[in-house]
Amino acid sequence: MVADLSQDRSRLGRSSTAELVADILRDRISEGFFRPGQRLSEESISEGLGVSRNTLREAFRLLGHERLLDHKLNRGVFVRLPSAEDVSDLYHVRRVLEGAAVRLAPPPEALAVIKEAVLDAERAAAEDDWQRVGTANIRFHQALVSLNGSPRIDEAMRQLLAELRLVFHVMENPRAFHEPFVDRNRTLLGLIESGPPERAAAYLDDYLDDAERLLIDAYAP
Amino acid sequence: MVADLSQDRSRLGRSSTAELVADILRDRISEGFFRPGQRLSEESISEGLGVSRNTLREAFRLLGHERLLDHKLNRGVFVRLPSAEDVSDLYHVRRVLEGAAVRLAPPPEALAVIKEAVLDAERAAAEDDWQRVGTANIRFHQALVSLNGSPRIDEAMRQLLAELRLVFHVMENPRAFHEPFVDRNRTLLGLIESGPPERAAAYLDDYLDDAERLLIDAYAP
DNA sequence: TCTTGTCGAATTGTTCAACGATTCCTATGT
DNA sequence: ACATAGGAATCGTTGAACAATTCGACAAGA
Repeated sequence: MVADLSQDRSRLGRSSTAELVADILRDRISEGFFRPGQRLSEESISEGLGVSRNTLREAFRLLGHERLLDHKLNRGVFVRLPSAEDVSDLYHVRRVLEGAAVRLAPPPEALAVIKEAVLDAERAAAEDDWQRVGTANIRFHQALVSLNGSPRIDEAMRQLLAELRLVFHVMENPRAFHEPFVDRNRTLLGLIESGPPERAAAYLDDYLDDAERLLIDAYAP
Repeated sequence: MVADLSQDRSRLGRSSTAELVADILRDRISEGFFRPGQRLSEESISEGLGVSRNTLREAFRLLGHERLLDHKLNRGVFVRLPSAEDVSDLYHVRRVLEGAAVRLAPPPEALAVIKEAVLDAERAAAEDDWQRVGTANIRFHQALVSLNGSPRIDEAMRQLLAELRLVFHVMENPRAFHEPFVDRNRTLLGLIESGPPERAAAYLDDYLDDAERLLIDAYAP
């Protein structure tokens, strides 16, 4: 009778001002409104958002732990500016997490989400909407990693992709970067559906190697 | 002349009161002084440590993001009490991270750290010091994962093991749990040094499957 | 007896003002 | 040009205050 409301329960506790502020700032950083390297003044932002400095500082801590902000003692918080080593490390983690995902037997309903992301990327590419291509590409890899079925890995991937977005924001033309991977996403999907896991894994490794190389070459922080 | 102090530099920036407080609380939780499920009162702890409530709250946020504390709105912070699903997920992540590590070509100097951990566990087991066996075992797996050479993965593993320690703190006799794995650590080390990576990976999978099963059976949160 | 409503104490959430400490910028002097 | 000494701006931390929320106890009603 008392249907399991234990799921909805998690939603209940999710609304302190500090977390709301963190959500807002995360979105702003993600969309590029705050640029990497930029300093975020406690005074101006707390005033702008209408929250106290203490509450804002709690939000800063949250985002600092997600590696989106860089907290320098007595100097303030800055939007993180990833180094080339950071990019390399991010791709190493991607190889581990995505590689583990494609080696698993994929549940059909999870495949549907991936397929939808591939389709959306293709549609957006046909319309020259490269902003949306990038978003769909991110959704593709997020869904890919979710094949692991692990909440912690999903969360780690979310943070990783948010950090990677910082890299894109300092590049001159991120669109050109995403273009070649629309087709490869579809190929990879096919290998996951039908091919042996090892082939998908090998293809993915090449995929990520190429992406990392392209990115690092074009990246001058 | 100015030897590379770039490593020590990371420690320099690490000294706000909030982070120090977080370090203290992390140690206390890790050693079991604060038990899982226990509520941490803002007033008593801030008074006990001689810091203001605001500073303490910043420390709480940090540990909350490490999944060591559970922040419930308007109810306070509690030492996290992992569920059986959490344990399962933690071991899934371990399989991914440690599995990726043993498939890589191991640099000799990293192997030395692993070997030292194995030896220490064996010595401690011979002396019936099961507390130290547990610590050495954790060091073993931390060193194992560090074969990835990824700072982010190292950090994730650190958090994962800290969370796993919470599980041990609610078990009746964690010592009995660690005992069978002293020998298996040595065997695994041998396979990493000499055997083909796939054999080490297979052995590791069995290892972690057994550990997870034993742990979940004995775990009643 | 069980449920429901209400009150009050205790704790958290948030804000505000203040002061010392640190960093950065600038002007001053050599 | 260079070093140095202020001074402004900002951060780090504190303490107090008040609103909001939770929780337990106790009384009223079915």
